[in-house]
Parts: sequence; structure tokens; C-alpha cells
Amino acid sequence: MKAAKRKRLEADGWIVGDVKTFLGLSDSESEFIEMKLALAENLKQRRIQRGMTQKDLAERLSSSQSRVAKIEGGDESVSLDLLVRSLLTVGLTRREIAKVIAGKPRRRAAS
Amino acid sequence: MKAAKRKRLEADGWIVGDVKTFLGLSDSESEFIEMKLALAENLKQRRIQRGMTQKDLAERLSSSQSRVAKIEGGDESVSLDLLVRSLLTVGLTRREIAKVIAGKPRRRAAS
DNA sequence: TGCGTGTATGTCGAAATTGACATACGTTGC
DNA sequence: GCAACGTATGTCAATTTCGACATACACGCA
Repeated sequence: MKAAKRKRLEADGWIVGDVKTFLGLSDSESEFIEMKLALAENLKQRRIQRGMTQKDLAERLSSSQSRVAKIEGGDESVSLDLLVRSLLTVGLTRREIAKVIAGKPRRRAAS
Repeated sequence: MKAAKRKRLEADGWIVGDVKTFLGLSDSESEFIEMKLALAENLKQRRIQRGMTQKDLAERLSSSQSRVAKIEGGDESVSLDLLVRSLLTVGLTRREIAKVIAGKPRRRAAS
């Protein structure tokens, strides 16, 4: 969990798939990190979609703008709890959160 | 976040659906709690399925039997992080975890 | 009955996460 | 230029969560 932080710093904002091999992450470690990053990205999207600022969201969470920035930025100091709570707060349902967690390979029916 | 703990203490080990109304939980609060309980239950199932004891799992997590008991028991002191990490450790994939998070209304195709 | 195994519960110091604050960065409009 | 706004980053004391330990409970078996 210490090494993981470095990696995030350098890899911030990418697909983490490579980082796993780049540094020796166990499967569950890397899956966990990927999950968090996916959630973080989604939070930012949703917040903006709803026309909220980080400060707005912070108030709803009774937290601070700086923490929201860290949540969205995938900061190492942010727990999954806070991440998920934030998503619920911006209005996602369990189902929607689940979809984000499931990951990309979501197959879409062709029109 | 303070009140929520009380509730959990009293409600420990049930379906939380009612508790939401029983005590005045916000929607996202109750959804969050339900998620955690669903995950906790699932962890116990999976662990047993794999023929592991709590001690076994604890070692894999480099944690202790008592903490595993708390995780599975839905103890208030357990973070979502630890819960999800445990599930990954017993072998669940992101997809499978997502399913648990999504919740019950899972429609099953008739044979 | 006592013993071994698996699980639950309470407590505690240590470690991680938190909100808050200061402050820097970047953009937009004046 | 420089405000104003939104966002990022670093720090820190307070709170939460952690692993660990002790201990109690529940069961099956000799």
C-alpha cells in the first residue's frame, strides 16, 4: 500500500492496466486501484453533469473543496468509502455504481 | 455519521430496508449501509464455499481472525475498502463484486 | 466431562483517513 | 494588468479504522 501510492502519482489519469505489470502489483491490488480510479473519474463527470462545483459537492458531503479535489483526482489518501458516498451524494444509484465498478467491457447492443 | 453508528449497532445483522424508515436515514446513507451488508454476507458465503476459515482469510489479508469476523458481521468499524479487498482476496472479480453491489432486483432468465 | 476447532466480542495503541486551512494554479472577463 | 472563480496541492490535528490480543461462545468428538 505504500508503493501503490507512487504508482498512482505517476500514472494518474491513465489506464492502470499497464501499471500492474510495470510495478509488481498483485491481481487484487491492481483491480482495487482500477476500481477506485474508475469511480473517481465517474464522480467528476457526474458532478459536472449536474452543474455542481467541487465546493457545492463538498458542502453536501459536509467536507471541503480540497478533499473533493483529492477524491476526484484519485488521491491515495481517499478511501473507497468516501468515494462511494460521494457518488451516492451526486445521485448515483447502487446499480449505477455497480456498473462503474464492473468496468469497461460492458457490451452495448448494436443499434 | 455519528447517528449512523448507533443505528447499525441496534440493527446489526438484519435487513436494513426497514431501518431506513425506522430511524431517519437519508437515502444515500441507507443505500450505503445496504451495500455494505450485502457485501459482508457475500464474503462469508464465498469464504465458506472455498473451504477457508476466518483465520485462513485473515492470513491472506495479513489481518486477524477477529477482524475478519467483524468484516463478515457487518461491524460498524469496518470500511468499504477492507470489505472489497477481502472479496477480491477470496477471488471475486470486479464484475462479481459489481453484481453484489447492484443489489437484489437481479432478474434471472428462466431455464 | 473436557478438548479442539471455528467464530464472536471487547479493548487498545498504532496507522490511516478525515475536514479544514493556506496557498498555488489556470482560466475567463474586465 | 488583475480580480473572481474553480480547481489542485501540501500540511496538520482530530477522528476513524486497523491489526492484535484476550476472551467468550458454540459445536462436535472422544
